[in-house]
Amino acid sequence: MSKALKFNFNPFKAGLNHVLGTLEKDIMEVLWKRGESCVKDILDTFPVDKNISYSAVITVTNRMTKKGLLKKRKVGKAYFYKPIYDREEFFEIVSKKVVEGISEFSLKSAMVHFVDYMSQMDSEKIEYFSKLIESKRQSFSKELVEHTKKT
Amino acid sequence: MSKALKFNFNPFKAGLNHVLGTLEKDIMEVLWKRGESCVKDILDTFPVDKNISYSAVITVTNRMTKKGLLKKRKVGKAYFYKPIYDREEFFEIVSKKVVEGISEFSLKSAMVHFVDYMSQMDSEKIEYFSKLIESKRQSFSKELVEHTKKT
DNA sequence: ATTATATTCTACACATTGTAGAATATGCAA
DNA sequence: TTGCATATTCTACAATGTGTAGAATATAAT
Repeated sequence: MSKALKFNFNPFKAGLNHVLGTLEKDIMEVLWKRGESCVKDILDTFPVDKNISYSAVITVTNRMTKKGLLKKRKVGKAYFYKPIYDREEFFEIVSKKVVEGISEFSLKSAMVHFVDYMSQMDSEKIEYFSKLIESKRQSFSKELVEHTKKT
Repeated sequence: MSKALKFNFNPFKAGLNHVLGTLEKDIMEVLWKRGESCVKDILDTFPVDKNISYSAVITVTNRMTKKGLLKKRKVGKAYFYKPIYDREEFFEIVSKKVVEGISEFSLKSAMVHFVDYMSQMDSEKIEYFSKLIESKRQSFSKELVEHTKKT
């Protein structure tokens, strides 16, 4: 039984570890790379010196299934695990939720720091962003026009 | 001894509970409202039916001090606690860190969902935002000019 | 010095994540 | 059909974070 995806966002970590534990992340990466795999498959991709036990992996994959990250399916004698979301979807879902969360938390601050962050990177980012906004603004106007027509 | 502020961001909660536990949040709110207070002061602001013990409050205030949220200072026989950051600063710090985190996680998705979120609200938000970006863009150009002059 | 009150220490509960040993189930081969 | 190899489940411990509070100890003021 899997529930809806729930997660915390740790701003002090990096990449997938913002959202996943170390072993969880390693497992996710393997499954995204190899597709549906059993515990042994996953374990085999880990460097020997990692010294992770079969039990450790199976416990975590089962927890990830409960958390709504993986689906499990019996194939022969073993269970095979598969991500519910592909890599891109996953990043999308997390980004969406976190952005909504931080916007609800403090929209103005979020806006300011967002722009700050981008401007520290390079001007292309800002260009991309203003284009995004411009297109939104246009669809907005369109809606307004449509709405005006109707009323 | 207090360390640098660390926190997790829970996208599924609301307001300060994105970042603080229930009791932590209540205590923070009291301290922001009343200013520096002792445990008894804090406890007195809680509804009687909350049934929180003196010990519970003191444990949490001390943990918050360790976490870099509060400063403690001995006044007479009791310790008084005070937020290190005022309300606005705190929201700023959290927003900045989360925005940086989610941008590092996936900049494009963050941008897209940010704009989406705003456009669901109202067009004023978008206006404000594009102005922010416009001013950034201008300071960018200025910097370029300055830089060109120097070299 | 006594007393009222504040603090610290300790501890338990629950949740999350990493970790793994022991017991149990299961599928396939002989 | 029985037995072995292997996979799963159960259970458990550690560490961290948060809510909670009782018991023991410290301390200020009278």
